Amino acid sequence: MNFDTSIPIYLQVGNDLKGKIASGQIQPGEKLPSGRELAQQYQINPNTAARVYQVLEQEGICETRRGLGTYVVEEIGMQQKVREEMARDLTRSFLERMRALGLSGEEIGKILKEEENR
Amino acid sequence: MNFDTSIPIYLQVGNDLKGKIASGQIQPGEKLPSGRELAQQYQINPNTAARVYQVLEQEGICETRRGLGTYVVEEIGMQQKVREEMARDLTRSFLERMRALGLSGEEIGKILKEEENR
Amino acid sequence: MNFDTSIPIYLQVGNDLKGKIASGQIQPGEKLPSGRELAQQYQINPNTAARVYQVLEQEGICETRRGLGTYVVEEIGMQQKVREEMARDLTRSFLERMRALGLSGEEIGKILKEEENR
Amino acid sequence: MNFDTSIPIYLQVGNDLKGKIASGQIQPGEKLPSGRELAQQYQINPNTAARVYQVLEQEGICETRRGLGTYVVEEIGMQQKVREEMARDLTRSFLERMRALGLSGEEIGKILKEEENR
DNA sequence: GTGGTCTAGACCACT
DNA sequence: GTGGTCTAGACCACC
Repeated sequence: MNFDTSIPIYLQVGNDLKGKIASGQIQPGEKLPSGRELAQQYQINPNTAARVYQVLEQEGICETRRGLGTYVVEEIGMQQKVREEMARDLTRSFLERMRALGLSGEEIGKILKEEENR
Repeated sequence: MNFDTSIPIYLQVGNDLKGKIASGQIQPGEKLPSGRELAQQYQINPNTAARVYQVLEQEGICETRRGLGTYVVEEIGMQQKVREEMARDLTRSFLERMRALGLSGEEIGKILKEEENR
Repeated sequence: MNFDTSIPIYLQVGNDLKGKIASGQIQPGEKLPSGRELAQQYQINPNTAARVYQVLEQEGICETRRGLGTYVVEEIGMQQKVREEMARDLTRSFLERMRALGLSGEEIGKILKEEENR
Repeated sequence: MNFDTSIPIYLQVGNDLKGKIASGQIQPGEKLPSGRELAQQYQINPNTAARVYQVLEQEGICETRRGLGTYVVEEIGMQQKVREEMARDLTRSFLERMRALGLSGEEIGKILKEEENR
């Protein structure tokens, strides 16, 4: 994984995990890698890995059981919620960048449809 | 500017310049900073800066005049062409990421309209 | 300050600060010591001090302004809210220990009144 | 057991034993663990363990019989006396901390009743 | 100067 | 083995 220098690593890794949960690659109730494993996988410090899970836990996406590990919560609709949240973030950033190019809403819609049908 | 480790810096800087041209911040015919100036502005190596202009020249966006510097070309429609190219790149990457989340074309369109009207 | 080994230091320091806020020793809007100062005052590591403020911020008690410092929020009723929360915590722990001694609610009330009038 | 750094360990262990006597977990006339056993149970130094019994003996709570061990005294009302003493200590410390928060006697009584009925 | 992030490595409690 | 806490020290961005 390549990290953007301007965003904290723990957020980037967290977003990566959220993407996997949102897309169903990681299922509700599933056990996430241990802090040390996560640290190895992403080549980060164990403390940073722990912080990743702290954030996800705070967002109600996963829960951690001492001595056992960290698990994706099984709450109904959680996956859908995460997916929508990420989709809106992506969309907002997309619109912002398109408008910075000087494109109107109509133009954006037009290009989007053309590219969709490729 | 924050560089993404996974993409060559000269491409990232080139894209930044293209964005400024596409949005009109830099006008056709305008003189671009010298290689050394560019290197300072973006805190990059002068060799990398030179490569940035090589790429833009190859794409027909700017031209270097011996002893004078590098200028944005004045060809009619160039600005429009750059803008559209960047817009399509952004859109493709946007669609790719939205689909990776498991969203259909309809859902993407729906969210886009909602966020546009905010 | 003497730390109880069984409770995280960052919670104990946080509680100490909350007590000072609840009792009015620290006023709303007031600037709290910088992380490094707090670390010196309580003889703890700067990272632990930072964590203290992270917790208080999460609880909506203080807010941190980058490059400026950490401040107690000025929201109306915040002080009262913190005071009541701490009071209830103290009371619950008191009742628990009194009952562990085998005392009934009546006995507790009786002793309390006697001690109050000393 | 978790020790508070600010209070001598022999007092903390002594209080723990007194609590067990007051609540009836340890009965009058019962044999207390030997000094060495106590040291192991609480993970303290045998000298400290001996000092614990010195204090309890001085307070008239237990008595040591040469070659036999240490026993809780069987005096009538002793248990009741210890219980009341501990209860008063707890209450005094409780009142002190509640008042430090700026609470009046009435407010303390009100919160106490509310928490009792939970 | 401030807070924010990251690394490194230690120790503990829980299972 | 797991996560939770703490220390130590580094570098960065903001003011």
